[in-house]
Amino acid sequence: MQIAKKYFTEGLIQLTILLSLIGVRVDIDSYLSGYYTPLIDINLGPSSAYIQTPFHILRDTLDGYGVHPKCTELDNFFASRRLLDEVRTLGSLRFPTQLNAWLVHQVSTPDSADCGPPSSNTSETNSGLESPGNGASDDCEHLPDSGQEVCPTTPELGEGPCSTDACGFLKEASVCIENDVKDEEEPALVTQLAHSSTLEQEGLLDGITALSDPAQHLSPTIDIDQHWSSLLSLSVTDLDDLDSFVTDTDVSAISQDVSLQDAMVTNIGAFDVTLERAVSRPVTQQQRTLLRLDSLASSNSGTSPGMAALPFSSVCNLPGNVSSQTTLGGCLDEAVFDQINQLGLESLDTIDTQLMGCLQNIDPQVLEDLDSDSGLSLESSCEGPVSPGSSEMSSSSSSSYCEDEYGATGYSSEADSVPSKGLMDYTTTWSSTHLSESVWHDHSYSSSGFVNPPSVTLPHKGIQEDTFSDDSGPRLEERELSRDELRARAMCIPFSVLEIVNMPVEEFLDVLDSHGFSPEQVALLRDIRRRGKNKLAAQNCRKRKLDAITGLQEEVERLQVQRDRLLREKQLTAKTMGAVGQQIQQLTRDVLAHLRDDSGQPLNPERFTLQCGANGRVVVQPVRRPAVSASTGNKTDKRKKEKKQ
DNA sequence: TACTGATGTCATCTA
DNA sequence: TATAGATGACATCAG
Repeated sequence: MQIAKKYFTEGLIQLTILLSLIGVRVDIDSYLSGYYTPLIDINLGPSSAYIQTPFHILRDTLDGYGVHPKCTELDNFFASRRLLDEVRTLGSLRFPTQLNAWLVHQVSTPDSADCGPPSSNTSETNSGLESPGNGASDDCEHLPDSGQEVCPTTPELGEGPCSTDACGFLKEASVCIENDVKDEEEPALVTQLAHSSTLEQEGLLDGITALSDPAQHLSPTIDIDQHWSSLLSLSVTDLDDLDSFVTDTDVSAISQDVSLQDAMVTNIGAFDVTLERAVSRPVTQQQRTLLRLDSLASSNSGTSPGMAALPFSSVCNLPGNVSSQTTLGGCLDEAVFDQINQLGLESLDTIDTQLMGCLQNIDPQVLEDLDSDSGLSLESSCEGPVSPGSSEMSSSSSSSYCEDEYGATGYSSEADSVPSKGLMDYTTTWSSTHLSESVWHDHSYSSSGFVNPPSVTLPHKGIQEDTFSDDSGPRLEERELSRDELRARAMCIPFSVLEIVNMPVEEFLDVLDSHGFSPEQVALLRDIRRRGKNKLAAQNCRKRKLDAITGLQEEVERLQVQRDRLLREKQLTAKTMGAVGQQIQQLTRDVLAHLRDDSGQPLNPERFTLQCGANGRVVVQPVRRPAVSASTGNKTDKRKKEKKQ
């Protein structure tokens, strides 16, 4: 609706222009005045923040009312105002003058435009050189807001003009009064245009106009529209410069905010920059793993730029990276990124075989340490050879699991498509698939064990230390097996704890139904599954709790810093307020010292004070005595007594 | 030997 | 109703 009104207004104005060209005078002020809500309701006087602009002066003029300086419709208003002024100019005698002024400005504008993006200061200087009166008119227009606050000669104060407040605005007020007096001699339309120009200048170039030059206050006779158009053109160029500046700044900021993983996928150049910064930083022990990742990825990207977008599994065994990848951490780090790449960039059946081979060469003990963050993930290793208590099926399933998972043959697609058709096939299908999906691809905190494997401390539980170490004897293995593992062995359950926990519920129920387990075995399988899932959940929960605590601690520190800063600002403000208060008192004493009472005696500052009213009028008032409050207190006491009675 | 941190387990609630 | 996840509470163990 608003847009429709806008277009209707524009169309109406254009029609008015056409009518004016053929000699028909059309007044659309009534329409505009009805379209834009008057400012009277929000004009709260000199004390209002809205009064910082001279809109209130225009309120009583022909078309000055209607728009608040902070109103979002201001642009529409000015667009309409410009068109309206043109319409008026068509039918007024000022048309040639205004046209000449515009042409003068048109000559000066290309100069500034040719010099590249002109700064606002330069533009202001040019305009001032062309017509010194422009700046004067600008300031003159700026000052009337103070001018309204200036009261005429106060009877109590005797002679001379005074400003609304007793402190140092007297000079500006006096200048403004002079300008106002001169402005009264100008045609009313010029005054309106001057105010209109002021409004737009304040909106566009607030703070640019220099107020310090007193000479500029004394030339109110120039054409304000000329200056307005100059400022408008300058503002456009300034805005262009600002846009270009902001664009450049944003680009640089974005390039700096590229995260590591985003850069790996999207931008090689930015990735290198990120890596360089990461490497250049002083690192802590916990960051070394990431730094190793960074160096690895950096070398990869440097060797083959296209590799940055490839899964890390395929980058793992590049010849140039042997030194870093032969270590366990390198392979494990690659496994992490390979996991990430699989999640987002490739399907499960494209797991790189080189990474699998790399993982096969890992010492099982070390791999166990890697998984030691989670008890279940510990048991996810190739446990077949070290589970003597399990059945042959279990052993074969585990070994086949390792071979299938690390082998070069694809397995996931087959695993997804082939239903359970026997224990052997079952374990070789779902275990590999869901191990990678449920554990390796687990998005929960349990996967964090893969991120920092070298720094993981060995849990105290024996099962989590060296369950699958090759050098440990059968006695040690039995001793270090988990309770559930031992129970599963005792019950002849041909599944590992990890398999039981990580298999989907449908398959788990299928296993329970299709293998003819006894009720005790079924109960044990359910308990193992429940405990295993709850174990992971507990780990996640504790991790979240620690993260929450860490976050709260950081927030506390941040709030403490903010509190200190606010306290400092408060103290500084109190000092400033005290200084200003002392200045006001001193000025009050000075003013009162120059005033005389009826008997011709100076006013006693102890008995009189200066009060600034809401309308800007300064009056001398006697100092309120405590007796006044006492009287009011008596009144309240009387009222209380009356109420009691 | 008491304390502390890490971990596992159970009970309970919620989706 | 079954299941999974979250979480508090408790037990256990190692340092």
